[in-house]
Amino acid sequence: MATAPDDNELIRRRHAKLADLRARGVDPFGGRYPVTHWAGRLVGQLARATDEELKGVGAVSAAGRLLTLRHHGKTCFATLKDYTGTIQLYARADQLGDEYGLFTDLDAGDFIGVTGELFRTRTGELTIRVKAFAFLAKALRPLPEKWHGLKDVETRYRQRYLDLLVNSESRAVFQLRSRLIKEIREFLDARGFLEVETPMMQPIPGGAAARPFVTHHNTLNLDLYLRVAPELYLKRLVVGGFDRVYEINRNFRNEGISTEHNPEFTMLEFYQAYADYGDLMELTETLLCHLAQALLGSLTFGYQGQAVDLTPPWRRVRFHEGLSEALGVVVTPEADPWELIRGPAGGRVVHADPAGTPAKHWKALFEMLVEPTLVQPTFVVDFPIELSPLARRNKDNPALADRFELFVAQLEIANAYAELNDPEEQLARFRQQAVERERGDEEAHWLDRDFVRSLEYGMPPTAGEGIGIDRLMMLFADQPSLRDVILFPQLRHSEGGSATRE
RNA sequence: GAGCCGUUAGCUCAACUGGCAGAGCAACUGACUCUUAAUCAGUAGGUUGGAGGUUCGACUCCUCCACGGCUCACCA
Repeated sequence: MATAPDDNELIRRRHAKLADLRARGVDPFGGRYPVTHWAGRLVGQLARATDEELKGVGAVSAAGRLLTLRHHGKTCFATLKDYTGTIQLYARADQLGDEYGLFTDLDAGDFIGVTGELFRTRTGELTIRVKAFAFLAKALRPLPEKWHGLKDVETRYRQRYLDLLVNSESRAVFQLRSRLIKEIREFLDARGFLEVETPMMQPIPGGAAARPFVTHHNTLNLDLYLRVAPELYLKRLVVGGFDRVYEINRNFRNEGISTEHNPEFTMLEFYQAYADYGDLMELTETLLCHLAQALLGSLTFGYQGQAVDLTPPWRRVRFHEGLSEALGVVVTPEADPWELIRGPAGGRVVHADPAGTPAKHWKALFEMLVEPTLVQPTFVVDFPIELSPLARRNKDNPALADRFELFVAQLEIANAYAELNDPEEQLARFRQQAVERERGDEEAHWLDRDFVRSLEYGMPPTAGEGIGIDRLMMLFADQPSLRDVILFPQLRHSEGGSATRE
């Protein structure tokens, strides 16, 4: 870990410079600066302006961070960066007089405000001729190198501000993320969905098979759990008459960390009354195609060297069909998954637990044998009912649930099903989960009696879906790790890092 | 939680089977009134992630620890 020690020479020199500025009556941390123009916008808008037109603009004021300075004796060029881009500054001793010494004393990283007139240099670059400038914030630590940038992934994650500061590709990823979420909201709002917020702290963590984080409310003297999913609350809202609801928010699962898992992750979850999972497949196709067009301008793009094509309609494969193809034998929902693991799978399903439930075995088979083959967008439909304790049972085959998962580039992007709205069956399924919990499955669903009671008041037939925003971002931003699309991914505490308490 | 790989100057990286720890950028001093990875001359900068061990001698070999990356387990 490359945290700069506080006593290195570069930092000491800058502290000395700071003290010197103060001794000369200059406030290195100035206040408000009246900005009339933004750097990147100016450069963009005046790309083709003539000298006469530049003169016509008159005085401009800009503010931002100095990235580099190029000294030439009695002149100095510098690059000023704000959130719209960069513009070049040109300072001359004969124009700034005594102030010129202060200007050349500036360091890369300092924030300043400048006022001056625009001109174009011999090489055609739009530049502000500095007439006056103000110190806005002194940088006491040196910036990472201007040419190679900041490569160390650990520093990029721990000190994301540095990453964003020097790596424009990283900035682009998070700007894209913001646009992605905005597009999703507009898409759903336009279709009559209501955005809601449901509890992150829940007395009974429900809606997903996962281990929760525990916390404690002192005044209530009550243990609460960070939610693993908003599902049961969103369905209560459907009972309450909000026929189309969605929430974009964090879920928390107390499990391992990997390139595809962060303890907190952002999920879009939405519910549509009177629809089934077939409707949601269509909606999902439309949504992702819209997002790809809006963000990337195309339905085809590369993910980590693989060509992905979102052109609909997407392939649909039944859960057991997928396994049949992978195993080369006919697999039916009635088959014994453990026999398949021991027989046809021929050792390809490693770490399978003989004492595990059929649900776990089905899941293991699918994850090991089918998921790695799903590069082009594929809906896997008709999951074993045991894997889906909140989903509606298939009318034609009671061993299956009306459920699909969407895979793109081997990433599980979405999970959806027709919701179980029969309170008696829901109660029975919860009880089955309780049995599995008794047997030691810490991820089994908890019995939520109030949720069952809400179903007893009647919930219209409803289809619901969850889309992992972080994984979707990996796909659209062509990033190999979730940590590259989460601003502050979870890492171990490090000495001297941001986790240190003082 | 397990295995493998990594951690060298502020940043990006070198250093052969164990033999004086280097470069570029950044910094500092000086020169330079249209440069843009500015240029030129010079200077300084290191407990080689930490603690032990082997050795005449350790960035290099061994043990332990910390952190990270990848793979696996778990999971979405």
